[in-house]
Amino acid sequence: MERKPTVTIIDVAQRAGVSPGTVSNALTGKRPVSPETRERIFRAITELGYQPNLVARSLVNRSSKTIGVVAFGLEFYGPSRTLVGIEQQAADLGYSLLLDLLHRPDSKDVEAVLDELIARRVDGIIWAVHEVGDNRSWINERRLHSLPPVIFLTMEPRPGASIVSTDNRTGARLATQHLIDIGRRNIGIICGPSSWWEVRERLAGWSGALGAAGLESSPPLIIEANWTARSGEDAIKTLLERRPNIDAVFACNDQMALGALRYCHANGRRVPDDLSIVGFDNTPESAYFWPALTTVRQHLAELGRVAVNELHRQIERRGQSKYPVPPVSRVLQPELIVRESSGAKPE
Amino acid sequence: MERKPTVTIIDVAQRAGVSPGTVSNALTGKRPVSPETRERIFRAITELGYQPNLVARSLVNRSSKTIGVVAFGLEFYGPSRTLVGIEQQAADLGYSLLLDLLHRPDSKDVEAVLDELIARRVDGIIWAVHEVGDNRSWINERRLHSLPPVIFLTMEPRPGASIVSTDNRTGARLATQHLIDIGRRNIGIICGPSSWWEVRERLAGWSGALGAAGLESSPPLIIEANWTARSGEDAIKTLLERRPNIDAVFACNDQMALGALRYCHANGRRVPDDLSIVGFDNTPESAYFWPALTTVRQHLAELGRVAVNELHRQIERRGQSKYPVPPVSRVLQPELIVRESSGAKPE
DNA sequence: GAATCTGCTTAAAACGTTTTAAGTTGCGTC
DNA sequence: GACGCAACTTAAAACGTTTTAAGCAGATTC
Repeated sequence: MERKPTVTIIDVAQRAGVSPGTVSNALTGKRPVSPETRERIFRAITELGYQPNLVARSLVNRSSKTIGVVAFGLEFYGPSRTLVGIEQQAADLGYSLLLDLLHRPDSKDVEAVLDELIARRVDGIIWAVHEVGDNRSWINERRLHSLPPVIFLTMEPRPGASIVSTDNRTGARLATQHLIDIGRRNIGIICGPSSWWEVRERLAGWSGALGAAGLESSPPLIIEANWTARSGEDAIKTLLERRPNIDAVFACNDQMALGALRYCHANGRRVPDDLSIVGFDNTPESAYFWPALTTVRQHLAELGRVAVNELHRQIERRGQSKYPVPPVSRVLQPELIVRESSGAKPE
Repeated sequence: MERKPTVTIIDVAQRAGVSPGTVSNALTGKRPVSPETRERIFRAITELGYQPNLVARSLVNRSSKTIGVVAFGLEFYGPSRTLVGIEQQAADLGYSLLLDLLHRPDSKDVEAVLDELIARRVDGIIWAVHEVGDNRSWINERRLHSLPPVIFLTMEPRPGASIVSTDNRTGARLATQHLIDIGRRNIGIICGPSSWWEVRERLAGWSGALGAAGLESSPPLIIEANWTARSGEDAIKTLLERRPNIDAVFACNDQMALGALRYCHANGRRVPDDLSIVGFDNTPESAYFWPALTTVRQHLAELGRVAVNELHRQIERRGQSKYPVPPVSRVLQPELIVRESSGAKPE
């Protein structure tokens, strides 16, 4: 097994007639190097085709300029969009991304994933797994203290944890209020699995808006589905069987709204004339559903960018002071996108 | 700036009363360690809360057990699905993923990205950026030789390059043949940007099938769009204005097919009675379009898994022999999914 | 009972950087 | 002409592992 000799900073130093330390200074710019030396060094670098070794640098710096991202459900629009935002901001700030996927949101492999991130000495972690069931039970002050800074996406506030999330409750309230405003009075909701925190928040937003308007928000108007279009189709069927007089449905994502639309087409319910439908997420396709879907827009990429910025801030500050960085929370506001499926006149 | 002393393999060794080398042996299992010693070592590890440092290990091993993934368009279904496949297989084989995103498929930052991957000493690279324009012009034997093994996704065969891709031409032929089989005779195509290699392949498949059946495949039947639903809507409009007698359209992805469906709804063209529509990709939503979309399924996650397997093979082999590993190509076959929008009886 | 073998164990030398503390210049001051 | 200073440079010591080559028991062989 032959090995082509790698060219190191030492070779460069020799060729340029200086010491390795000086080459390092020229490369990192952390200390001044005279123009002539600098010039000689860079000539040597190109002549030798030197490629710096970030692994070695990480070892001595004890920092890898890497952010670990733990995510779930990347094949869906929301998570993948957020990941794009994370990557953009990370790249802008000079970090690389180490990606770890959980295969179930309530996976028990959490410890293994954390150990790997620690072993690789990531500078910080973005936890982009939705809060489902007790999949956050591992979080406690002691465990967090043993980790680099962590930013959690979309989770219930918890002492000691930094969180960035969308205001799901407000989003659902906007959607529901819109339905009320256009005159709907019997408004059902198709939820995702109630083990998801986001779902409980949206449910609260829905019932809050209804309650404030003096309208009913009882269990028969609520049905749980599993985020897929298929489950949305089944759900609206059940809902309409239970309450044939329902005149509007708020679906907790666009896919389920699509399933609901399909059910209505197949069963002669006109949307929006007989029934208004509103979704959540504003997937790019939703504007081209038939009818075009009224929905709630989350700023997904922004969510990722904000998380990285906050993480960066915490990484820097932890390096400077020995006191723990106080956690912060940021909440992003969603907005209502009115299209055809709700029946309002598009302005 | 205080520094909590990190516990190293040396501390473990001291506590267990052995040398660091032995601890390493116990940890990696590369050399035998007697049961008693082993036991003592692991006790010391848990007592001290030792966490191995993969950075140091990478430095001496000259291998980081990391795969660099360069991707584009993660917010779309295809790329993100493929990434999931990549991650799964990589995790199974013990690799971590370093993710780099290009913000445009024809980005010129290629060299910077490659330099970073080299600097971080990834063991291999998966190039998951679609072939667009001349964005692969950097590929040549000399450059490839200076890199760790690379697997390219979805690109035109090139000497010296290992490639994994879907057989786009066959996919388009399947779709078109299906339209012919159900009696359509004037079949248009909505392409993505013709700078994309995949698009040219699909176009070739479409015209091949038509030619074989003695049907027309002239330029007026071809229109270029940009993958979005909106562009699909515009495209079919133009197509129908040019050729009002068109009775079928093959759209190069499901989003554009959705736009086409919407146009038909809005303009009183019945699908599939007046016009058949077929898409490409089999996005999860496509089964819930109205009417449900006939489409071509790509095995996207499988694509990613196959790529990682092949990359792994090449990494291993390069380590063993000094001769360059011969490149290989793998082509995955897509399949036709018949639903309602084409008008065939679902079997 | 010497020689050989087997199975662990170890000291020391990498791996490729950065950083620390100690020079070394040359230059202006008093 | 000694001194202090500014501006670079440098030798050597980390950083936390793995690996190499040698060493050391005890068992086996002749």
